[in-house]
Order: sequence, then structure tokens, then C-alpha cells
Amino acid sequence: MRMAPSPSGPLHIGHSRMAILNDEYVKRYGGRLILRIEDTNPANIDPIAYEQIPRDLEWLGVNFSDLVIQSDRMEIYYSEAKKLIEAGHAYVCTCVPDEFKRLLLAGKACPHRNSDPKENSEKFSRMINGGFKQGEAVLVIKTDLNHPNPSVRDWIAFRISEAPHPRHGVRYRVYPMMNFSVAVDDHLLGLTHVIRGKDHINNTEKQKYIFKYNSWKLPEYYHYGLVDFPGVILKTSTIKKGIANKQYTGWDDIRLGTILAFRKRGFQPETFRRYWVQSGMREIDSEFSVEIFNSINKDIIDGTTRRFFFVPDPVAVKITGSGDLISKAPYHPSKPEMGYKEYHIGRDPEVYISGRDWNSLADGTVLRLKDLCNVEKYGNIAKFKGVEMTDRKIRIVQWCPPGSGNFTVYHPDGNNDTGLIEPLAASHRGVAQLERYGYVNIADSLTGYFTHP
RNA sequence: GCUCCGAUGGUGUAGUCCGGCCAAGCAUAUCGGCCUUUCGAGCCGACGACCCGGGUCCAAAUCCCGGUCGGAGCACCA
Repeated sequence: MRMAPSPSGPLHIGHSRMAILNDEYVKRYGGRLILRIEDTNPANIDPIAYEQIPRDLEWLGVNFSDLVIQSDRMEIYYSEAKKLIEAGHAYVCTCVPDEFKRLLLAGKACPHRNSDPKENSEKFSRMINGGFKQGEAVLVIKTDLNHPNPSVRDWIAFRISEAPHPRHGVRYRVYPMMNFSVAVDDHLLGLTHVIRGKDHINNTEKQKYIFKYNSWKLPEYYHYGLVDFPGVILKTSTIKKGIANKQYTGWDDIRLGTILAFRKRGFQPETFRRYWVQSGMREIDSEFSVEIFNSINKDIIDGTTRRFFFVPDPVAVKITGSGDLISKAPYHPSKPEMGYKEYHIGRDPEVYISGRDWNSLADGTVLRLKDLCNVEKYGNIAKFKGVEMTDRKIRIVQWCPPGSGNFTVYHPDGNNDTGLIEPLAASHRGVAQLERYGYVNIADSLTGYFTHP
């Protein structure tokens, strides 16, 4: 099995399906999993990817047994190409690109198609040695000029790219196209099964010619359907542009669909795995369900997540007529073993309640400050009405004690909420449930990232 | 346009290869109820689907044909 991302940037949630499906297959049935970085287009490489892709995979719990970098295997591709040229299965074409296309669409041979292997070998060497400029010559694999799908007809295997390569600089100028290097590597690395997206079905057709010409054994191919991620920003070029012009803070900006962003929001690796395993390998296209993804994550974290109070849009409220007030509550309502939080806030304290609650209540309404006491609202005064829970039907709200710090929660839709957070939460790190608000990854005493409701 | 692929409730899926045990399972969402000092979690219940039309067959979500809709690819990206 193998995963073959292009190193145009860190992995995003779309890649995670490919990685997890392959990994899951190996975990269940045995075998090896190769991470093959496909960096054969020097113009579209972000060096950060060489480091970050393995890190993303590690975080996802995907264990690969080998790491292969295609640009380190150029000599192999060259020698495989020469073999095909000598066998008469490939030729160097120096037509202008438009002419080449026109002929193929018409199902006609280009004038170079029948040149003899010797001449082609020589021209290919000239390509490698700099005898042609970018765009002047390509190596083409002969297939079938009458193939019903025009894109499968004689396809390009190598082209010249003068862009410097982040790993090799200007050492190479002739790079294999994905269909060539993929076919060669899939065979040479001993691949028995290939799982990849349905968008590669046509590529599989093309790659089969390489296997046929070499009499190589074909792997089993599986193509899963495409997933639409509504509203999720995945496109590498968009992200890069956004980072460059400061619209995004980086690859881990929580508005993005990168693995880094989900991680920052407090999603668990296991969530990705469960989601993609549940989605299966059907060839049907589908829409990513944030709802289900969130629900899986909640299921995983709810039982171990501490509860805290966050008060967005706070208003100060003076409690009158109370004795010394003490609030003591478990960090998790059904897990007392997780410990308790406790505040001693004295007599007639000033506390903070969300304006969203307080302002929606009429004077004279009795409400309960959770784990503290009942009060009756009068303007900005809360008349103390006892600490005992007497009526379960009244509104129960979260509140913050004196001394609570400012806190901002950033949401993936770009909005944020500011307010106060209770002192014990400000020193907590990681995902917590902010009661009646949602799950939030507390990054520091001032900042949290919204996970999901 | 051409080539290929697909179609199960709001959403994600199981079942389709080898027709009957599918008057269609699960999850999520929604709605009720219970429980709970969170609008969280848990428990119970309800709602809700085999794209359409033909055919084969004792029997079709499952096989065949036609249609419709949707998707992918279409050449110096991976």
C-alpha cells in the first residue's frame, strides 16, 4: 500500500481519507505502507511539506514503514524511460504543444511517432543534457491513437522544467509526469494494492500501458468517490495566497481545512479515523458531514473533558442579601473522580453573567447561578434567594466570580466571542467544555479555539 | 461534446458481486418523554429512504434495457 501526496503544502482533511484508508487496510490485513512524496513538478512544491506531511501523518496515527521521495529517484525514471524508448514504446516529440494536441484529438500520429528508437534515445539524452529548452520537447508514451478517451491517447511521460527544485536545484531539467513515475514506482516498490480517489481512474488507464509494455503484474486498484467539503478551505493555492497577504495567520489558521487547523481546534486523531472508516470505499461521491464529524469527536472527548464557565458579553451583577458564598462543583458532572473546582466569593459579591442571559430576563425573574445560588433579577441587582435547589424549572446559567480574566474564543467561521472565563479555566490547557457554550480548546489564559457545540 | 463512473430517509452509510432471512440495519440530525444544578452526556420513543419507466423471475434495493439526474477526467498538475 502507499500514500502519494504531492508536497504542495501540509495535509488537509481531504488527504486524511487517503491516508487513513490505506493505513486501516494495512492494520487489518498486514503489509507495508509506503509514504511516497511526489515532487516531480518543481514549480509546485512547498518545502515545508517534506517536514509537515510526516508530522501530520504521525499525528493522525498513520504509521508508514518507508519514506520514498520521487525526486531522489530520477535516474531510475530515466533508465526506465530509455528501456521503453529502445523497445519502441516511446518517442520524443518536438511539435509545438497545440499541434500535438490537435493531432491527437484527430487520432492522427505526430510526425515524430515513427522515428526510430536510436534517434529517440539520442533526443532524450539531449533533453536531459540541455539541448532543448522548456516546452520544446517531450517524451511521449505510445498507446492507441484511436482510444475512445482522447486523454489516454499517446500521453506525455517527461517534460522539461527549468524551475529550480527545492531539493536538487538545477541538477535536473527533465521531470517525469505523474503517470510515468507513479507506474514505475508502483511496480518497483512492489505495490499490491492501490487505494486512491476516483479522479485517478483515467490515470489508472494510462498507467496500465507502462505495466503492459514491461509485462509487470498490475496491482489491485480501488477508487473511492469524491468528497465535497462545503465551505471548507482546502485549496493550497488559496491558502498560500491568504497566508502571504496576512488574511490567514498560517497553515494552522482555524478557518482552514488543514489537519493543523483541526488539531488546533482540539479535534482528536481518532475522529478522522472513525469518520473515514465509516464512509467506506464506495465509488459514490458524497458530501462531508460536519455534523457527523463533530458528533464523533464529541463522543470521544465528552467523557474526559472538564467543565468550566465562560461568560460571553458579560454584565456585572451585584448580589445582595447573601451570606458568605461558596461554589463547589465537580469538573465533570458524572465523574467525581476528576476532582472539584471551588470558589469562595464572600458576602454580597459582584459576579458576571452573560448579557445574552441577563438581558433576556424580565425584572422579578428568579434564576439560578449554577452551583452557587438562586437570585431574583432587579436591574443590575441580583437579590439573593437561597442556595438550595428548590425549583428545577427555572433558568440555570453560568457565571464568573470576581477576578475572572478576559477571554476570547475564535470560531472557524471567522467570528469570535469575547468575555470572561473563570480563573481555574484560565490555567487549564486543552479542550474543555464551556458550559452552555460549547467545546473549546484553551490555548492560553486569554485565547480559545472553538471545537464544536 | 467525448470517455468513464455513480444514484438507499435532511446528512453519512449497511445491504447490491452470489435475487428470497430487507414490509430495508446503523449513525447523525429533528421532535417528544425520562434523567440531570449545562441548551453537554445518558436512557426511551417517534419521524423519515431503495431516482423514474419497462423487462426477467414464484420472488428484485439487488439482474437486464431505456430514461433522468449527479460526478470525475479530457493531455507538458498531482
